[in-house]
Amino acid sequence: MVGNGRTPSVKDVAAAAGVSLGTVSNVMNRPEVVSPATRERVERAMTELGFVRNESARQLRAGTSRTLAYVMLDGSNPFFHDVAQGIELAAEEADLSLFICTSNGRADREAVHLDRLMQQRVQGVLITPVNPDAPHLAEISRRGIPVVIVDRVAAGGAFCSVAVDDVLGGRIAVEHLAEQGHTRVAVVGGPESLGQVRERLEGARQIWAELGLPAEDLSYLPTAALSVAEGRSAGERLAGIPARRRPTAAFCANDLLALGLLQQSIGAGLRVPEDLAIVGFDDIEFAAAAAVPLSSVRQPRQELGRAAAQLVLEEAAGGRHQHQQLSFVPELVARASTVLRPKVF
Amino acid sequence: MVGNGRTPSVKDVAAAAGVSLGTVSNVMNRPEVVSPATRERVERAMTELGFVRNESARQLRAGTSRTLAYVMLDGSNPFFHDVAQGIELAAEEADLSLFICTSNGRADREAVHLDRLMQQRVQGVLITPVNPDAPHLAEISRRGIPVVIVDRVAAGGAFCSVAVDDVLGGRIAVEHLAEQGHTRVAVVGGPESLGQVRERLEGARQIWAELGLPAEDLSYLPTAALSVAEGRSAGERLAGIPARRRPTAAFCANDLLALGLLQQSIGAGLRVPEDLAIVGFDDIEFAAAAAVPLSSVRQPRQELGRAAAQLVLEEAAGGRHQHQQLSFVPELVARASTVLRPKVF
DNA sequence: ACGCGTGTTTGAAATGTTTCAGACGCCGTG
DNA sequence: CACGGCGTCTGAAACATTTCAAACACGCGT
Repeated sequence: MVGNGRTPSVKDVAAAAGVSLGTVSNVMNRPEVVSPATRERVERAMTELGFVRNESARQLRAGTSRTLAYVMLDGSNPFFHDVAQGIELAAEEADLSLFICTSNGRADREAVHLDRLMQQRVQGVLITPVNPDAPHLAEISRRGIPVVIVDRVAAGGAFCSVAVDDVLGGRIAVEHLAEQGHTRVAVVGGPESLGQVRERLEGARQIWAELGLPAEDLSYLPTAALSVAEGRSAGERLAGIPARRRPTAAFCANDLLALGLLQQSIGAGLRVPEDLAIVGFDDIEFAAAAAVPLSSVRQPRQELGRAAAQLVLEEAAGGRHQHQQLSFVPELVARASTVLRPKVF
Repeated sequence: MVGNGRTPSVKDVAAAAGVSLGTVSNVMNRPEVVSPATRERVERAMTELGFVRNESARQLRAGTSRTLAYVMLDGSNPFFHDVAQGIELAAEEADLSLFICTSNGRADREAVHLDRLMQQRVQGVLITPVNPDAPHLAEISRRGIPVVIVDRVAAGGAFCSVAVDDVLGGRIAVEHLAEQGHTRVAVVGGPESLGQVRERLEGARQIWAELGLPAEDLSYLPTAALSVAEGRSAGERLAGIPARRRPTAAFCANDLLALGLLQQSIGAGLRVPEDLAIVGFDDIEFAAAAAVPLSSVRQPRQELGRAAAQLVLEEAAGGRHQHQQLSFVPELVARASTVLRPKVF
């Protein structure tokens, strides 16, 4: 409440309340040990001076911060924001702050962020990495900072990780299309360097074979990225195929692709799902909000983030910790883009 | 590179390199004053020990951190993420980290975040506040931490702010609809407690009157929030109006509303834009990606963030600072949801 | 030999908080 | 009265860094 020069410190509060530094600290951290009378006096002094605890000093002494960090892969994909939301919820429960950074797919930005996070001595790092095997991840972990990989699986179990079973996801997507009677299906996605793309494709092929359908009727349409624009471009290529040979359904590795494909197809005069059925992956909010609501393989997005945060906290708490790879089960949400009269809206 | 117990400090580096603390510090902060030979020696020691600077200690001494913070209003609206992206860019240029928090429209969460940010002694706070006149904003500012309001205007010029001219936005949206020949238009948005909603509505009314159209033909359809779901609900209400009296066009206060309205209308069998033209606000990426690409009033989203960051940095730099309200000019992006054969795709 | 300036390095102080061993006062018990 | 115990409070050390005045070494000109 005072407008003077510097921001007051514990020392100032102590002086104002007529007690020692230690007592002020006790009021903040162990209120039960200080007598009600002095506690009250100190608290009054604090509000009068407008005291705000200096977190750096706290942290310096304590050796550890009260923040978690999440390094996002792609800021333009709402999926990651939902994951972040889940993390934030868990962080809030543990009374921690969450630092959010974005690498936007660039390994160098990711490295810069990780370096800064180490300097801040964050309690733990959650990350959807550009490359799960990059050395700077191992480095940060070796320093004793818990690292949890989100939406990717760490090779060799070097870290904890939380992800969805992508192979299974691919299976249920294509199984659903087959159930709808489709016998020529395109899988859209890329680049193949992404483990997820490979696994979703793999799942699609597995079930296709198990259903006894001819391999050549499951085509693969590669894309350069998992974005709306790439979805549109895939749509153009699809539209270029003569109708008699064109796939009647597409499974996109991600909802952004699916939305792009949907838009382009409708623009080109195709009816969805009659001429082309589309199923996406992730089930972001905009999937349900599309003009033709999009069927999608649902990932428990918030749950993914929450679980990851819990793992990192568990590891940070110390004690015997065993790295574990959590795998969630995806489920298909059927909407109008694959079913004419869907049960679920 | 060593796997021993504790993380090394400057002291350890100094010992390893056979120099004093001060010299190590100089190597990091004023490399030009230390001789090449010792510098090299110190640097080797640093990498050998795997030294990582402790940011809390730096900050404690320096009195100020190297981070900016952005408190977002709504994590589920991509608009804010684009703004954040712009801020991040500016922060990166100034070699600062960006802390992102979300209030999700709750004043209590916002207060908690702001309190934490003060404890961290952030360099500046960018915020899209629940309520621009809330006392905790004034409080943080009085403590000498620069505050910039984003996407809202601070009443009474108590802070810097960066926003788009919402009245103008409302004008051009409705002007565009009128140009397309619409004479019955609905404005969709709410709650009216939001200044933006009021101003966009105001702009719509202004131009409507100036065009000499009867006031009763510009209806207002209130919503409880600016979300997809509310857009759908508005769509239902709209569809309930007999066709002869139903507006032929809608101006939504935000793209999420517009997308919800679009979906619901198409689902109900209306043709867009023939039966109902729709124009949104913000021009988020998903607006262009909708099955019927959405016309929208474009805000320079990244630019908004970048400008806000620059203002906060300017204020943090000290010197004579004059609070200013930056106002950007919105522009209409016409797409298929209002024009049958749009010039721009 | 002396003084001086230059370029480099040192040592100690300072930053704001937490922790912890000990001091202090007080009460009840032996 | 001595003593221990308890509840409360104090003072100093510790945390890792930066800064700054002072020290130091060295060569140069006089």
